[in-house]
Amino acid sequence: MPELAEVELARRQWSPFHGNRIVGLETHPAARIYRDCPAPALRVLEGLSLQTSRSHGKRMLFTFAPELHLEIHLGMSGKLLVGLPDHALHKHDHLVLRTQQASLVFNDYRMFGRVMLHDRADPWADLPPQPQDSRFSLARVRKLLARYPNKPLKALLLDQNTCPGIGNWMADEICWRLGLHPGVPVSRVDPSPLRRTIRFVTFGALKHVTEKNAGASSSGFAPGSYVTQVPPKSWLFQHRWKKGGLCPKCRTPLARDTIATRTTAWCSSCQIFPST
DNA sequence: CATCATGTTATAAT
DNA sequence: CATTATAACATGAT
Repeated sequence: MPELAEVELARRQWSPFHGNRIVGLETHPAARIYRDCPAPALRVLEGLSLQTSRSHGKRMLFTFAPELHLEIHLGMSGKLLVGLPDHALHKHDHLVLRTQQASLVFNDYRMFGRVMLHDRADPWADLPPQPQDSRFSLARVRKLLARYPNKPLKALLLDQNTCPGIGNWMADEICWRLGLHPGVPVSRVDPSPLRRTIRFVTFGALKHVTEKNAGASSSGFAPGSYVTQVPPKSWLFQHRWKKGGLCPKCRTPLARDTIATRTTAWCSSCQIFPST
């Protein structure tokens, strides 16, 4: 499921438990989730308290000490859940952090997700700027376009070293708002509207997807349940997966094909393929 | 039974 | 070496 806003929403599932001590920890050691970090290593978290957390793109970082962090990536199907203290493990619950008040659960049936331990002060120091960061500047966007001139626009948007946090639905939304076919080589893309649209969709996703939940999660926690708010009907998001979906601007039936290895929806009327 | 899924990455080709 | 393309990963829903 997760792109940057859904990842941020997942992180907030656990944030009510900042300050809580980990009194027990259970893993499913054979899971592919542990390909970067053997499951027994996570035992160092036992007895420590979850202090803070943050997200960057599709990554989440949970800090237990100034130089000890747990990083989680949700992959395609990962979820963070909050269960009761005695929560019984479900089939694809691969990691459970027990606190006195709740069980913090990482569940992922496809196991494209992963966990990592970091023992440095800032393991994320070298990550590229997120679209919502002021360092995601026009100069930076220009540089990226010049560096990968033949990449299809959609492939550039999906590249996590370029646009961290953007995934399949956000990439389609951005191409649609730009009026550009997702397959256009980026050398033909104007950097200024590109940056503006990436940021519009990013801030919009964060607003629509996480805003409603912010109030709900501050009241405590409701095991296993939270409201996911979604962008309005005026966004392509609401139409792109529906069979017979129409462009919300011009009502043309949406086209669908695989571009940059992913299923892509676009409007053949609004989105052009400029020749230069 | 075949197809597809809001992701990443190792490997190949240029 | 740098850029770009593709197959593979694992499970469940339709």
